[in-house]
Amino acid sequence: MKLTKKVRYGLRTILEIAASKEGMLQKDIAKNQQIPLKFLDAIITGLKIKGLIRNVKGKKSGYVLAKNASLITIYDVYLAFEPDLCIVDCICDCNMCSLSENCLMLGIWIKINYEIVASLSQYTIQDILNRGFKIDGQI
Amino acid sequence: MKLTKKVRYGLRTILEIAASKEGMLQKDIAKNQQIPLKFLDAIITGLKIKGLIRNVKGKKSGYVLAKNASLITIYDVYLAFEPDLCIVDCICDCNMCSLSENCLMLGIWIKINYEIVASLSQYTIQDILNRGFKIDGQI
DNA sequence: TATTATCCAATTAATTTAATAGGATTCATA
DNA sequence: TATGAATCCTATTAAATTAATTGGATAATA
Repeated sequence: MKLTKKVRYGLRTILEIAASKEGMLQKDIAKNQQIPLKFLDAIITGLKIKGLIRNVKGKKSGYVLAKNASLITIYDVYLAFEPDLCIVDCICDCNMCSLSENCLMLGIWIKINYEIVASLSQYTIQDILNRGFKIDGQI
Repeated sequence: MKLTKKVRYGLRTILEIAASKEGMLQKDIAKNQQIPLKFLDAIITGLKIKGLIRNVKGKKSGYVLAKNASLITIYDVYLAFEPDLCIVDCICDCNMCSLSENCLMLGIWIKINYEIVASLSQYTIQDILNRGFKIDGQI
C-alpha cells in the first residue's frame, strides 16, 4: 500500500509548475525537487500524455498547466503513472481468481477501493496550493 | 497501491477459520483457498504472532480464532503482515525527505493515509461473515 | 514408535520499481 | 543557417520488494 515515486514526484512536479508564474524547465524542476533529470523526463512525459501539462515554446519557454489547477485532482496525477487503482487484482480482472464466485471479500474490496479513489479525488492542485483543505475527522 | 498476497491470503485464511465450527488444519485451508502450503505456513505464523488465531491441541486439533470475530478488523489482519500503513514514507519517517519542511503535500498525505486506515478498519471479520456491510455511496 | 502436522530459518525465483544510458529531434538565437 | 540547449524517445540495467520453495527440527497423536 505505497504510492510509487513516480506518483509522488509527479505531484511535486505539477505543484511546482502550478505555483510558478512562468513556465518551468525540466532542469529547474529536477534541481528544486531533487529528482534525477532522466527520471523526471519520464514523469513529464506521463503528465503530458494525460493532458495535465504542456510545453510552451518561445522566448519564455517551459512547462505550464494544460488545464486549470482546480480541475486536476491527486487521483488524476496518480492515473498519469498507473493504469488504474485496484487494491486487489480481482476488482479489475474478474477472471483472475478462480475463487471469486464464492468470495466473501469481493464486495468489501470493491467498496474499500472506491473509498480510496474518492479519498485521492477529493483535493485539486488548487486546493493544495491554497492549503485550503479541511481536516474533517480527528487525526 | 496494492495489497500483498499475504494480506489477501491472510484474510481468506482467517475467514475460513472463523467460518468453521471446529478447528481448521493448515493443509485443509491450503487446499480450500488454493494457497501453497509452505506459503500458508508463513501466513499462519503472522496471524498467530498478532494473537488473531491460535492452535487447539487434542483430538479435534486445528486453528481457531483467538478472539471474537467482531473484534478483528481487516486492518488488524493487514498489520499481521505489514509493519504499518504509510502511503508515502515521509508520514512514518519524518527525516526521510529533505524537502519535508516546505512540503505542500505532507498534510494531505497524512489525511488521506488516515482515511485509508479508517476504511480498512470499518469492517470486522464478523461483518464479513454476516455479509452485513452497507454500501453507503454510489459505486 | 511411526505418522502427521506444526514450527522455524534460509534461500531462490519472480515481479515490480527506480534509475541510467544513449541518442534523435526540435527550436530559439547568435 | 550553424549551434547549443532542451526536449523527446527507446532500451537497458540496477535495486528493491514480494512470492514461493527448500530442508529440516520439533511436537503431538494414533
